[in-house]
Amino acid sequence: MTQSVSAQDVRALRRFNRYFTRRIGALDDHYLGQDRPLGEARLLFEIGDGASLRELRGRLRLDAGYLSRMVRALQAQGLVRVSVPAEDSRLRVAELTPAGRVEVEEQNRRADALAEGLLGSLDERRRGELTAAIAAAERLLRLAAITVESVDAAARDARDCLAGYAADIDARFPEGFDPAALVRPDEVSGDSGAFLVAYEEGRPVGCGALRRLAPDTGEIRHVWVRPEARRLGLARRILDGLERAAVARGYGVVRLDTHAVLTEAQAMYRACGYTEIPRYDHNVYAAHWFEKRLPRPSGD
Amino acid sequence: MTQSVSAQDVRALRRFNRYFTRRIGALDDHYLGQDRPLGEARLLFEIGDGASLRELRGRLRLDAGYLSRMVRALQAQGLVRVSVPAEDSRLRVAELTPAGRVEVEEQNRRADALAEGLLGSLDERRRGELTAAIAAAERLLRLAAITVESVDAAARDARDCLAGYAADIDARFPEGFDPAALVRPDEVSGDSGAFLVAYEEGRPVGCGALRRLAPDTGEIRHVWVRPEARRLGLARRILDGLERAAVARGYGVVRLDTHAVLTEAQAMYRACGYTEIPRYDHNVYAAHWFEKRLPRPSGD
DNA sequence: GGCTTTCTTTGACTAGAGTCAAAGAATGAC
DNA sequence: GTCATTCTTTGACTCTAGTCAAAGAAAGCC
Repeated sequence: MTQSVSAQDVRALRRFNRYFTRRIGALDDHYLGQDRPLGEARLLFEIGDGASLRELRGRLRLDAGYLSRMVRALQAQGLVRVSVPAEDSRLRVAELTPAGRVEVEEQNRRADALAEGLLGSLDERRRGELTAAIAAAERLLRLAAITVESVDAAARDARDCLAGYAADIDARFPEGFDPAALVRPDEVSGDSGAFLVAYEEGRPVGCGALRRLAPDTGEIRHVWVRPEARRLGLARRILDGLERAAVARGYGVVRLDTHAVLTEAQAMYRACGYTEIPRYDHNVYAAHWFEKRLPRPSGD
Repeated sequence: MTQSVSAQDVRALRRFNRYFTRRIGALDDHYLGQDRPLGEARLLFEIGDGASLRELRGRLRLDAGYLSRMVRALQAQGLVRVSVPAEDSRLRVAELTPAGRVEVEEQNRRADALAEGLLGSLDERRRGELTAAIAAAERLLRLAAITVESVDAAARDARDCLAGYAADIDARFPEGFDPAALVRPDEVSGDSGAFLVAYEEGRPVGCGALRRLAPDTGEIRHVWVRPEARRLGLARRILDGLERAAVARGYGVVRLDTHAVLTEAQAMYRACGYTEIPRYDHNVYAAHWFEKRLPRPSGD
C-alpha cells in the first residue's frame, strides 16, 4: 500500500509538524487553558452541544476512568450536566450548563483573538494564500490519515455504513430506496467478494463492496462516503481499494451501475478509467452502467 | 497594525490548528517519546549539535530549574555532555554524546516512519500538493509570527543585528565593508529616526533603520534579514514598518541607496514602489539610489 | 434465560510537568 | 571597583496526566 515516499516530502512534513506543534499549537494550548487544566478545557470544548462519554473517550483518546473523573469535576464546578439517554441506559451524555457555555465562549474568544493576532500581521493577499494553503493541507492530511480496511460485512461498522448509505440515497433518489436491494454479507466476503470500510480517527466514514458477477467479472457496489468526509477524494481511495481487491481475487474486469441522479459519481467513475456500457443487470435504481478492465496481478 | 481579519480566515486557521495539534501532533509526540518522558525526548532533539542552556530555555520555553534538572538527568544517562564555554563561564553548553546521538537517530527514524506512513497513503500527485501546501503554510505562519518592533539602536539586539548586517555585507561586497559606515544610534532614534528589529520566537532575525536626511526627507538604511529568516517576505514587512515610521515622523518622502551586488534588494525596492533617482549622497558603497513618496498621515 | 460484550464508575497508584524562591558565580555597565 | 544583571543550580513543592484492575449495570445475542 505504502508507495515509496521521497525523503524530501518526509522532511517537509516533519519540519512543519515540529514547527506547528511546538510553536503555534503550544501557544494555543497555553491560552486555551488559562486558569483551568488543559485536559478539562479540551473536554469542555469537545462536549460542545452535548456528547456521550463514549464519543468523548474516542475523540480525545482518554482512559475511561480518567474521563469519568474529569466529567465529575466539571459537574461539581457547575459547568456540565450529565444525563442518561433513553435509548441506552449504559451511556451517559454530558451537556454544557449555561455557565459551561459561557466558559466555552470565553475559550473561543481567546483562541479567536490569538488566530486574529497572527493573521492580522499579514496583508490581505498573504492571508488569502495562508487560508488556501491551510485548507489544502488539512484536506490532504485528513485524507492521508484515513485508513481503508477490509472488514466483515456483518460487523457493526459495516452495517452502520450500509444503513447510512441506504438512508442517504433513500433521501436522494426521487423514488426512494428499498434496503432489500443492498448486498447480502455473504456475497461480499471470502474469495469472491470484499467489503471495505474507511476509518477516520477510529470512526467509519465510508464503505464500498465487491461481489462476484461472473467468473472473470466482479461488481463494485455501495461506494459511499459520509457527508463529513466528502470532498477529500476518499471515494477514489475506496474505489482503488476495491479494484485492488478485485485484482487479488482474480477478476479481469469490474462493473458497476449508478442512479441517474448521482452525476458526481458518474463523473468520478469516468475519471477513474470506467467506460459506460449497456445495461447488464435488472437493478431498478440504475440508469448508467460502467466497466473497467483491470491489470493482471503483479508479482509483488 | 492588525488589519481587519475575516471571520472565515480565523475559523479556517483555528480548525486547522485544532486538527493538526490534536491529531497529527499528538501522534508524533506519542511516538517520539516511546520509552522516555516527552520532555526529555524533546530536549535531546533540541540539543542536536549542541546548544547552551540559555538557548534551550528560550526555544522550549522551560523553567530554568526544570531544564537544569532534565539536563542533569540526561547527563546521568550518558546521553549528554555539559561544558563551560570559554567566552562566558556563566553559560553551560550541552552536547550529545555518541550514545545520545544514537538515541536521537532512533527518534528521527521513528518520526520519519510516521510521516512516511501518512504520506504513503497518498498518491504521488496528492503528496506533491500536500508538500507544497505545507511549505506555503509554514512560510506564511512563520512570517505572521514574526513581530517587528521599534527598539533603541544602542540595545543589545539592535547591535547584534547591525553586527550581523556588517559581517554579511562585508562578505558580499567585493571591496568589503567598514562598520564605521553604519548609522550612529543617536541618528536613528527620537523624533526624526527609528530602529526596527524583527523578532521570531524572541530572537532578533532582522532589522532596519530610518534617519533624517532633510526636513521632509527620511532615509532608510540597513534593511537586513538573517539568512535563516529569508524568503519569507520579511524584508518587505520591515520596509513597510519603516515607511510607517517615516509617515509618523512627518516625512513626505524616503530615500535609500543600495550596493551594485544587491540585485534582489533593488528588485524589492522597485516592487515596493521605489523609483530610481540620481545619486544623492557620498556613500562609497552605493551604486543605485531610490526614492518613494509617502502618503500623508491618516487620522486613525 | 444465560452468556458475552459494552459502558461507566471507583480505588489505588505513579510519574511527568511545571512553579517559586533563594542563592552562588560571572559579566557588563558606569 | 561597585552594583545591577544574567545564568545556572538546588530545594521544596503542587498538580495534572495517565494507568491498571475490579466491579456493577445494561444491552445484545442465540
